[in-house]
Amino acid sequence: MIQQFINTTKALSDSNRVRTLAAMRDRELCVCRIVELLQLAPSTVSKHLSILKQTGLIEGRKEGRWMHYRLPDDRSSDGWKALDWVFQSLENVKEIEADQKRLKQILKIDLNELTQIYKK
Amino acid sequence: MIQQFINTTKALSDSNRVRTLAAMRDRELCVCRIVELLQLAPSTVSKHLSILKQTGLIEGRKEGRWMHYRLPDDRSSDGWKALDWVFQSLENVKEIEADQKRLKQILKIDLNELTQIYKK
DNA sequence: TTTATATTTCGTTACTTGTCGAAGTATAGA
DNA sequence: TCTATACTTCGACAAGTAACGAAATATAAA
Repeated sequence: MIQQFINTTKALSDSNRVRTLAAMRDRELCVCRIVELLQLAPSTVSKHLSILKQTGLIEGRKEGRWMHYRLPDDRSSDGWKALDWVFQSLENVKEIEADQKRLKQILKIDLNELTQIYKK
Repeated sequence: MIQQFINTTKALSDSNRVRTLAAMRDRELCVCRIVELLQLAPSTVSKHLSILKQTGLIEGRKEGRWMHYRLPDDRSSDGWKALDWVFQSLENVKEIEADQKRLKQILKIDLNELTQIYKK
C-alpha cells in the first residue's frame, strides 16, 4: 500500500514531530520533557506522539504515571529506514543543534520538578 | 534550516506526487503523459510538478510546446538522498507496479495524439 | 498574422491538519 | 478512599492544501 508510505511522509512533514524524533535519537523521553522542549500544550504533544507511534517511528512504554517514548528497538524496521534518512538530512541543522543543547538542561531536571514548570 | 527538510517531506506526502516521481525513475516525462497517468486536470498536475521542482526533487526542460521533467542530474544532490529512500520504500508497492505497467502503454502513444485523449 | 496547442497562474471550494482548553482515564500517594 | 498528577481524548477553530475551471502565457503551425 502506497498509503503506508504516505502516512510516514505525512508524519515527517511537521517540524515539531521531526524535532521530537531528533531529541529521542540517543535516549527515551517522557512526554513532559518533550512538552518542555517544544513549548506546546501537553494535549498537542500527545497527539504528535500518537501520530509518530502509529507510523512505527516511535514506541511507547508506560512506567507509573509517566509515559516514555523512544525510537524503535528493531534497527532493521521500515521506521528506521526513514529515520536514518531523517537524521542524515538533519546534520548541521541549527534548530536541531539548539534543541540538543536545551535538551541537556531539561534532562538534568528531575521528573517530579519538571511538570511544575509548565503548570504556571 | 529545518524548513528546507520539512518542505521536502511535505512534497513527498502526497500520493500523486510520489507516483509522479516513481514514473520518472527511468525516463523524463512531459506533463501531458503525467496527466494521462494520474487522470488529473492539467492545472493540478502542473501545480504538483512545481512543488516537486521547488524542493529539488525534479528538474524541468522546455522543448517547443512541451515541458519535460526528470529526476535531478546530480546524483549526489540532497534531492537524490530523499529519492533513494523513496524508491527503496516503494519496492513491491502494487499501485506503483500498476503505474509502471500503464506507463508503458502511455509511452507508446505519440505526443501529438496523446493530448487529444484528455480533451474529450 | 492568426489560430491551435501545451502548460502555468489565479481564484474558489471542500477537506485536512495543528493547536488549544476542557473533560476523561489511570496511577501514585496521603 | 480521596486527591493530585501525567497523559490522552474530544470538540472547536484557524490555517493550510489539493482539486477544479477559467484566464493567461508561450510556442508552433497554418
